[in-house]
Amino acid sequence: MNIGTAATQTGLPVKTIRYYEEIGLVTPDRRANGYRDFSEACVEQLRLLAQARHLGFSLEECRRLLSLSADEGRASRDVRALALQNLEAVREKIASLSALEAQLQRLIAQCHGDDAPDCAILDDLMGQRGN
Amino acid sequence: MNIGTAATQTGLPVKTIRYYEEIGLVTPDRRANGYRDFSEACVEQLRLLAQARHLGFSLEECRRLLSLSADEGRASRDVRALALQNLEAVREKIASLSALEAQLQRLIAQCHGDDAPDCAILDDLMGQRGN
DNA sequence: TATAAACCTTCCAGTCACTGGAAGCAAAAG
DNA sequence: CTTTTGCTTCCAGTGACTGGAAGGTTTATA
Repeated sequence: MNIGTAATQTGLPVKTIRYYEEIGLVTPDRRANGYRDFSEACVEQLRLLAQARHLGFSLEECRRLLSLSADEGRASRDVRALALQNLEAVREKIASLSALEAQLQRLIAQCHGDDAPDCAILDDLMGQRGN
Repeated sequence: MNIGTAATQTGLPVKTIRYYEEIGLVTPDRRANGYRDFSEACVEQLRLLAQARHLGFSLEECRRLLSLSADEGRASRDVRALALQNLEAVREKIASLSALEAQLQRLIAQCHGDDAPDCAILDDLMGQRGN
């Protein structure tokens, strides 16, 4: 299977697939003409990559997922642990973004937003030390 | 004021301040010995940068904020609009992370997480086209 | 059969917002 | 006077791609 077909099969851009090969996440065969040749197994790996990236796993986490998926003797506990770790990270991001949201909302409420130059948002941004 | 002092005053790393100068966000004076010399006004700009970055504004948005803060004839409406745009982006991020959280949670619930190799998470990741 | 188009290859550079490190002056402290 | 700290520039790397140039291959069409 050519790279273009693998791309449509997985939803990944061609460039991204080449990049994944470059960093050793997949190793497709090569034809006589130099074209990459993707096996079904390879496409499955790409599908895992696409889906896991979509779920917010880093490429290093994806690498671990791939090696777990290749390991017939794996314990599903290990996969679960990886997913839990990821879930925790997602929750932390949500928490800090929610704090941000609240602060922005407060700032916006304080700014009357008219033609005049005095602005509570700018006042706040310049006021205190950032942290 | 030396760069180190400016750093402690604003909470920004020295490296980051140099970077901000490099991309033209601030333009501190120079002493005879080549050291940067930060004025109070410059430190205020750095404070705005630190705080706005902390609130998730991109450096390009920060650039607009800085030019608004320098413009005596600004309308607070414009600052407010920028902040609202940012708030919208934050909300979108929260929404997509929440969807992620739900999907991860579902996946994790389905995996029994023991010594056996069969794993609902891996099954799901390899199963369908990513999107 | 000629040619155009679509597809493949590699390599280089850019993105964003820094961050780390090396090599070399300048200033302050002991 | 020496050590330490602080400052300077420059180069390279991060993560995860993305765009583009220059060129070879295959396929479709006139």
